[in-house]
Amino acid sequence: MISQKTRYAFRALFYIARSKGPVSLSDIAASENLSRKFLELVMAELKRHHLVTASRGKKGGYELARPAGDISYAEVIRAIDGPLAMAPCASVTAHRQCRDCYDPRFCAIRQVLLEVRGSTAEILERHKLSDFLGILPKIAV
Amino acid sequence: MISQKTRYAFRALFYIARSKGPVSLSDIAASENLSRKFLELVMAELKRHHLVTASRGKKGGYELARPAGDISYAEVIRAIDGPLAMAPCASVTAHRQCRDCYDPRFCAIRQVLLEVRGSTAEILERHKLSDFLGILPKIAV
DNA sequence: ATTGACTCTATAGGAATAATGGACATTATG
DNA sequence: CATAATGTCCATTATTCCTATAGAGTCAAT
Repeated sequence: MISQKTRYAFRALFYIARSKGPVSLSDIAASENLSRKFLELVMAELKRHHLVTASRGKKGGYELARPAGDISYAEVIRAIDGPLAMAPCASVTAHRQCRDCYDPRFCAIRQVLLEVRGSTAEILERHKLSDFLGILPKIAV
Repeated sequence: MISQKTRYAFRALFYIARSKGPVSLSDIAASENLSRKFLELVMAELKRHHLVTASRGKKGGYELARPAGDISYAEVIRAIDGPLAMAPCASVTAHRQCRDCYDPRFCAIRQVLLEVRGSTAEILERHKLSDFLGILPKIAV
């Protein structure tokens, strides 16, 4: 399951995508009914992963670092929740051995989870933030 | 990520599948190097979901409720970790609305997560416990 | 009756998630 | 320069979930 934080991230990103110019934290929080302080942490992560840029001071706020059509669902989920795979050993972007792993070559789940990871990544990388912007009358999450 | 509990479940199930006749908790725990008491909880769940049957008393133990070729990876994961979907609203076996959902029809992630859920389920349902039994020299997880 | 097994209920510790609070830094503007 | 509106940083709390353990109870074979 994706975390509440990731949900916040999507809401914020869709809101920014629909807006023009820098959007302030307070603005996003108020419009999407999110905790301003919690959203702050989310935005920090999104910034750290170069999905948004921030500007300070009056008239400051957040903007998408790239066009909405160039930001995939996978990037958003990875930025907040981490790897898409169902096991460390099945992750491509953050591969590491599972604890207590006897030998990856004899693992009866790794191969299957790799297959799952592959199809999941393909789908989430194919879909972009812009996918529903023009279609849905109002974007929610 | 799948939980440690699910990992235990797979190890136990593979061990039972390779054995003959009822296999005791202590036997599984000792052979697979698992906490006996924790494994107990895992086996209870597997029993509740009809993946194994248990018999009491001397000579008692656990057996697969069905042939290993009839038990899918999806069933095991669902039994312990719950739905495969990345959001409650994208689950087929345990569908429910996400908290704070404005309107599922306007949700910009539900459709994508449904797609992911579909491909994940297809893969995990296609693979059975027996898949690697004859292939790998030793089954680990 | 004894032994070896599963079963049930309770609980504790720790990690991750969710959320909050306050002080600080930066920028536009009058 | 003063002010107000903004993001940034650090610390802390609350809650939930995961992992693990403990002990008393039940059942069946011998």
